[in-house]
Amino acid sequence: MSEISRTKEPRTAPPEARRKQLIEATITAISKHGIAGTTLTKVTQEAGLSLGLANFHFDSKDALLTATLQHLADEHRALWIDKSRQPDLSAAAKLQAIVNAQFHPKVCNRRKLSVWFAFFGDTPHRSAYLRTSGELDRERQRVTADLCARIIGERGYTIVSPNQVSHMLEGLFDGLWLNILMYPDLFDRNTARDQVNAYLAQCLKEDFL
Amino acid sequence: MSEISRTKEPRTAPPEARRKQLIEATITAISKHGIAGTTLTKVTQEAGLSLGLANFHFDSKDALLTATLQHLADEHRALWIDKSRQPDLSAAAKLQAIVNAQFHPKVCNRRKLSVWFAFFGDTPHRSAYLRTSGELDRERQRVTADLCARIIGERGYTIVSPNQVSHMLEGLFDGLWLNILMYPDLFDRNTARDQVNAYLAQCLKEDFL
DNA sequence: GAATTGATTGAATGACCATTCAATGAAGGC
DNA sequence: GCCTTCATTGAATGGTCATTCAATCAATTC
Repeated sequence: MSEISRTKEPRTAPPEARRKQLIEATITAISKHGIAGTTLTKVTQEAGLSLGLANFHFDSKDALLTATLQHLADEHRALWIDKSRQPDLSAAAKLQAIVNAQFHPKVCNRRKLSVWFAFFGDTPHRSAYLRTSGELDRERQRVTADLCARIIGERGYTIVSPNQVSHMLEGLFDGLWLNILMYPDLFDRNTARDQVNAYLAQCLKEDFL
Repeated sequence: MSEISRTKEPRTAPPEARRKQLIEATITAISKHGIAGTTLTKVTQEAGLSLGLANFHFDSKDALLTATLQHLADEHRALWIDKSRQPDLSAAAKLQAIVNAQFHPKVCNRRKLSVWFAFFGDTPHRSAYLRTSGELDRERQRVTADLCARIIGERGYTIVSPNQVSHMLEGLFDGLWLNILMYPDLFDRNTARDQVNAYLAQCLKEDFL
């Protein structure tokens, strides 16, 4: 995070710090070279550490990749889970929090999106993703469906079912992420967020803008 | 395609047939093992051919992968481009054709979606994708935006701009693809298509269902 | 200030893989 | 039936990489 001093980095650090350092370097390496091009040599070079450290702090390369994924998943979930549990917030505000989390700069930037899609796109790692984070996606979908149901219920208004809206949201979240990653000149996170909100306003007749 | 005889496959075949055979095997291999796990040995085994043939018919492994991508892109584009150019079809019918192409079983199945996302997810191959197929995505978006503009123009109705709708469509297409790939128990191509149509009906006040 | 503990290093090992190529085999022209 | 042409084969080559491990080094304890 912050530099202790200009020239004298301590040569040794607690395992937790090294683990985090290696995970950050892994994110950078994957975003630059893809998973296949991410060698332990590149990761440790990126981190400014020696090759052996990767295998010292993680059982295997695969364990490092899984830890990296878990780190991203935790970071993402932390952005909305708290608000979704506050009983005094409206359903609309909670839904809003989920949308905002999805396009929060901490999560929605090309460096990190690269990593998400690296895991989505590689069949063996996709299995690992489903094992560690699949339930998280299902959880988010259940929560959004539930929130939509409450909003629709309040109004008694029903063009679309809550379940349909939640499916559309999941699709929009991932698809807009992908387009932000691939076509940053055409898609950016702010307009993406606004468009999702506009869609919700259309569906739920709430003021999301 | 079809089996000439039960036991006697001819030992030799024209290069074009072999190329196609290898491309099909590559699609299967990528869907099973990911790009990184797709070795020429696995591809040629899958095709029932010998290792050397891969390098005989393609300059390099990378050339084979690029040809595979090109094959998928051509196949996809062919599903909608003809209809989009028929002057006697309505704008709504053309938009419909694009949506149908996106969720056509020939394209939208987990075997092929695996390959698309393999290219999307791997940074070095993503660059290759953008070079070979990036213009195709932009083209589809231009066409949908144009069609939306014509539909909106006819009605003079304007909740959302044509450009916004086309961005939403691109997002929905990719995101629903990803969810069909990852959560086939929750997402299938028919309901995905219907939901996109319902969204268009909402936006454009046309009868898309 | 020795001794102990735990972090760090990078050369060595073994596995895997793309690519090459010399040899083999089939098919059709003559 | 011989010969040319072209597809096919798979062993050999060279390179890359994850992982191991014996040696080194820093910090902490006593």
